Amino acid sequence: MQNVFAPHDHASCTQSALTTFERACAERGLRLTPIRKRTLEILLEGHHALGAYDVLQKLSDDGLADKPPMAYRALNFLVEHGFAHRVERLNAYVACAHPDADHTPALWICSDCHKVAETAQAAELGQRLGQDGGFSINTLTIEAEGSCQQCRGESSND
Amino acid sequence: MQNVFAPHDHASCTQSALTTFERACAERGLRLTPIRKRTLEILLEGHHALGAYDVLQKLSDDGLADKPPMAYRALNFLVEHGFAHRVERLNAYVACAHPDADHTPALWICSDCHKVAETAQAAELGQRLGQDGGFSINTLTIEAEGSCQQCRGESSND
DNA sequence: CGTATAAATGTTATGTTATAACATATCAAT
DNA sequence: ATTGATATGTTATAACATAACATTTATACG
Repeated sequence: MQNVFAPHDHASCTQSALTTFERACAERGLRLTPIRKRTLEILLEGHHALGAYDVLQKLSDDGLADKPPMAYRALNFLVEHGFAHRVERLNAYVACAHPDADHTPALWICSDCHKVAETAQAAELGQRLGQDGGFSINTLTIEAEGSCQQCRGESSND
Repeated sequence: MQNVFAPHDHASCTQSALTTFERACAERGLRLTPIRKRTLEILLEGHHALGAYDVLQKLSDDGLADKPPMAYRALNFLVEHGFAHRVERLNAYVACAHPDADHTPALWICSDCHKVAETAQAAELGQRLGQDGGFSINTLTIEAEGSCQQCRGESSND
């Protein structure tokens, strides 16, 4: 597990995600606009899921966007291209923890510290699950809510 | 896979679910009120996920409930006690396909016929996934969107 | 029985999440 | 420079959900 729950060098974690983002946009001919870049930065501030309106508020504070569709467009762009994930359980969004890998993530939502971690091993698993029913999967959502190791060992970790 | 996608005797399918529901309420001291019973019947009309407001409309047609909280309460009751599931991907609700088993379901959403099927093997799997990260799961959501065998074999099945 | 208490329903109001539809501006290629 | 595609700006509203409080109904127990 790419353990975002554990203490880590968050500045370099953020920096590497942004660098990957910039390189990927260049390589894939995607437009890295100010709104999009700032939106990813906002999501990268912590490993927490943010609602679209939380993101919008921050974009608005920066004078970059002030109406719902603007935030939704940026978030949808990030999700479509794998730089962020939508957390269905929370109706919220989280920066992708390893955006260079093509993956179907499993998301781990800690109800205590509210961080959201991500693991990549979900895809084959879904295929296996669907196999006997002959179901052909387009997208697979795997989300667990519970408590992370850090929070079970401490009083709080937020 | 309890294959709700395939043709089946839906009348007996519905009847058995209602019977299980009635028995379970009696055994567990749950109040099977008209709104609750009718809400389950509505969900059982097809193997489709219905939004709370769809359910509310039908309850309203029957003169049983006409304001959002009434529908949400009935739906939440059914979900809490395992007679229905919430489909996070759709913000919608579906009758449970095997309400007698204690289970964490995986839901299979066909984008063609819009039916939602359910399998029960998800729980252990989640435990296994979370193990290496030391994550302790309270609730696990597994939802796949794709196409069922019937719809891939035919033009449409809705 | 009747009365206390818990559970469910009824109601108002509002909060939260998301998108349709259309106008304008910016970028990128020829 | 013109054109076509992409992105942003804007209005309005749709869709989903709950807080808070009043009233009614069921159940338990003296």
